[in-house]
Amino acid sequence: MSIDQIISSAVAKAVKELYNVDVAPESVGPQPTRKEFEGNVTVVVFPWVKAARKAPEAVGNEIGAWLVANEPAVKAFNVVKGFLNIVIEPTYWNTVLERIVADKDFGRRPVTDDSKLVMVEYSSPNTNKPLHLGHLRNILLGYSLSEILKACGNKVVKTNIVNDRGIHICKSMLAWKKWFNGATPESTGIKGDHLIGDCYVAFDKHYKAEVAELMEKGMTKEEAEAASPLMLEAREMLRRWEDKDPEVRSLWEMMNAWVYAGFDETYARMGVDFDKIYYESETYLEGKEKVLEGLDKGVMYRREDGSVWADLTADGLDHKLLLRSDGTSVYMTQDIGTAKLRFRDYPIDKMIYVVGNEQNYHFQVLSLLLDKLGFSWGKDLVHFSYGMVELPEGRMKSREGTVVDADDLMAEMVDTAREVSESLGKTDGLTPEEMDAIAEIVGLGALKYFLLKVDPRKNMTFNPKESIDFNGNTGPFIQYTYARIRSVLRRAAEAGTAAADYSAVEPCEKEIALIQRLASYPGVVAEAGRSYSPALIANYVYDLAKEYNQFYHDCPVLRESDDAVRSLRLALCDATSRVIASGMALLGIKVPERM
RNA sequence: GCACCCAUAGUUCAAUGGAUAGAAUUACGGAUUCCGGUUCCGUCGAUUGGGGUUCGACUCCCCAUGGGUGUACCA
Repeated sequence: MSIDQIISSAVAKAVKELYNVDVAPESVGPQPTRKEFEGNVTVVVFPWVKAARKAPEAVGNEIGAWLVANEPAVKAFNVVKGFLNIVIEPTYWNTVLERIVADKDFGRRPVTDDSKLVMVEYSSPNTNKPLHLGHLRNILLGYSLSEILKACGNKVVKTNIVNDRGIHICKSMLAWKKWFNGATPESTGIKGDHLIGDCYVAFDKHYKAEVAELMEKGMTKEEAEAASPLMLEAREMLRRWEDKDPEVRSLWEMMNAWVYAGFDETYARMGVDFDKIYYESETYLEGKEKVLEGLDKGVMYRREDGSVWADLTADGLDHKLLLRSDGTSVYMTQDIGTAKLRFRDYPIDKMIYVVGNEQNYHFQVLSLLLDKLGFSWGKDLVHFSYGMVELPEGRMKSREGTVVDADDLMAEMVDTAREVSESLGKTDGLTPEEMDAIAEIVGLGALKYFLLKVDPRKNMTFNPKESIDFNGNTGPFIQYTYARIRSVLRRAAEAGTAAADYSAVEPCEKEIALIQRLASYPGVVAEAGRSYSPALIANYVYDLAKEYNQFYHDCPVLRESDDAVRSLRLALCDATSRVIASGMALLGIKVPERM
């Protein structure tokens, strides 16, 4: 039992005995005492003053006295207004620390047979251009969320839905045929997804030129866009694709394969993966079927022009198109089909979609439609909605060419990390390979930490320079703290100092603060899982690193001559390094032994 | 027009309805010169405005202002 649990159930018992009020221990909600007051744990007594018919101070004093008399872990207390500050018996913290050190999976709940199965969808790229900064936030959030949910005892299936069909792919294919002279990733040395992206840009350039030309001849913009021969050709290609034209299909397969090879490289460098990948080319027909089924059931209706719609006005939304008048499916139809396949493949208890907040409406509608179509889980699907990433210079705009490419950005971060560590001169004794590995860990750690430390819902500004600062709330700061701890532990091991029993040592203020911080880790993981928030983990790890630095500044470890005290401190170093590594792993961030 | 989201120090971010709203960064001052430099301490500085609920509101409700996103044949 953790200290919080002990206090909670003891207070609940005290309230029952003193005032005959039933209190659920979970509702006691102990919190760490603010540092300006004496004590370790604080309980707010306001909720019981009415039942007790006494002043808050009196209630605090009575409960405090009861705790000192009946709960051995409680040494003393004081009351300020309605706040009961509890002092824990100092040596009691040692047993807390011992338990943390002994628990190899500290903070993680085991997966059991009756664990819930959660499917997390993230990344979900189009196959016509490479991944950019916005995708990075998506992918890192999805991966981290999956790791957190696993640590909370869930079975997790990480999934990706690849949008591999549609007019945008045809644009790239058409441009490749027209202007790229059979260029391949091998022949050009260009990464596959980037090559396809170049095709897409080329299409757009020529298309715009065409539209401008037609407008000069007197057409309106709309007319010109509809009359553009390039666009007509792309549409024709899409039609042939839908008809399974062998030539179009084989070109499509070849070019998509290039893109997938490119994406795989990017995912690998990011350190993320998927358990199951779905392709829209395989799911969109399923959705159509499901919609027609809904039509039979009367959940949808058909208009005169043949298009199929859902009337959501009763739910406060509009009418939603599900099949065009020509019978083809739209985005929503595909998502319905994908959902159907997923639930056929897995016994999913909960479905989480990691998708940007510009699609809030889409998922509101999807949830309703799935529910109407008879999917029991439709109503409580989770849209893990996140805000967009801006740069210090402003928003990314593809038209202005200010989109930050994911591969470029990762390479830059790693280069910067290498430069920083070289300029700091801590490169002696390391092979070039080791230095590369460290630069990779630090550069990507900086990027990931910066993107994950912010509340996902909010738009954020990514500042590359700030993110890699070795000071402040950054990944490298935490990694550095970790590396220093590991150095201390290595030196202790080299010196061969035997571990001594420290159970009788009275830990000092800084030591208690650190133990208390460590002990709160499992609660933070659980809360991060409940509220789907990697940011909670990030900020916790940062606070832990700072807490450790304060302890480390005040308390000598290797130079401490008392064996028991030194053992306590080494145990603190060990536990801290492990919790840092564990928390960072939940964020998908590695920690280096040296840097 | 309608719907949803956001608004906190100069800046970037925190704060399960709890105490005097925390950090980081910037600027200035100090400690340590040590187990790893990038450690530690201090000073300056903020809840967009107005109502309401509550013992207690950055947090919940209403109104206003400012910003973002979406809104029936793009994905």
